[in-house]
Amino acid sequence: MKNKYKEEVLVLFGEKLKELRLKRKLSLRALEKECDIDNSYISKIERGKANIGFHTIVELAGAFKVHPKELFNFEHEWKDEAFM
Amino acid sequence: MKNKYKEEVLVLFGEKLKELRLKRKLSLRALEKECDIDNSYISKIERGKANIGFHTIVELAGAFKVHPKELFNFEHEWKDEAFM
DNA sequence: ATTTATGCGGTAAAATATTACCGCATTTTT
DNA sequence: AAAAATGCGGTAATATTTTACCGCATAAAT
Repeated sequence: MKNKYKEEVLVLFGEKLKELRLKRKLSLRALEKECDIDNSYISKIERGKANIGFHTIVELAGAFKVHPKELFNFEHEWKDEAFM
Repeated sequence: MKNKYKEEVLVLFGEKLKELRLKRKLSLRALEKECDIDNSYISKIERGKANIGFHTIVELAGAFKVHPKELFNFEHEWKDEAFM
């Protein structure tokens, strides 16, 4: 699959993360304290600039006490282009 | 959060991956061809032995043409212990 | 007006994931 | 019985993430 598409999904993931953070009225630095992830790194994740690892995903979900799948709760469909 | 819990989630993820692979009657080597991930690495993922990155998750979902959240479609609840 | 908070860009070092192999024991197919 | 396929363990080299910082421009609060 093309990297372009992976990065699109990363952006959707980041938007969902930001949505959750704002819903709880947390700043990046406030969230940092909840999950021990540097605020500038969280910022990169929210903008889809970091190809984060599984542990990081779980850590973020844990900070919000939600199931990790909640962070993937966005619209997305595979297109043929993704593989060409 | 404790690493132990992240690894538990990793195991659940791996089981779900294996479930999807078997449902489609694919061997590790057959799946390898669909997603360009080495079969022995897939094997580690299925057993929860690899803290995989986001790109890898998306690549695997793409091989099955499912939404990435499908790979997180397992039962899981946060326990207080996870943070102590 | 001053102070404080916020998002974000950059960075060097350390830790870790990923690749691309090999081989082996066991199961499945022919 | 022989051949082929399968799951899996190991490994060295490479690529990448992650950490732990700094500072700055702007926004918000006092």
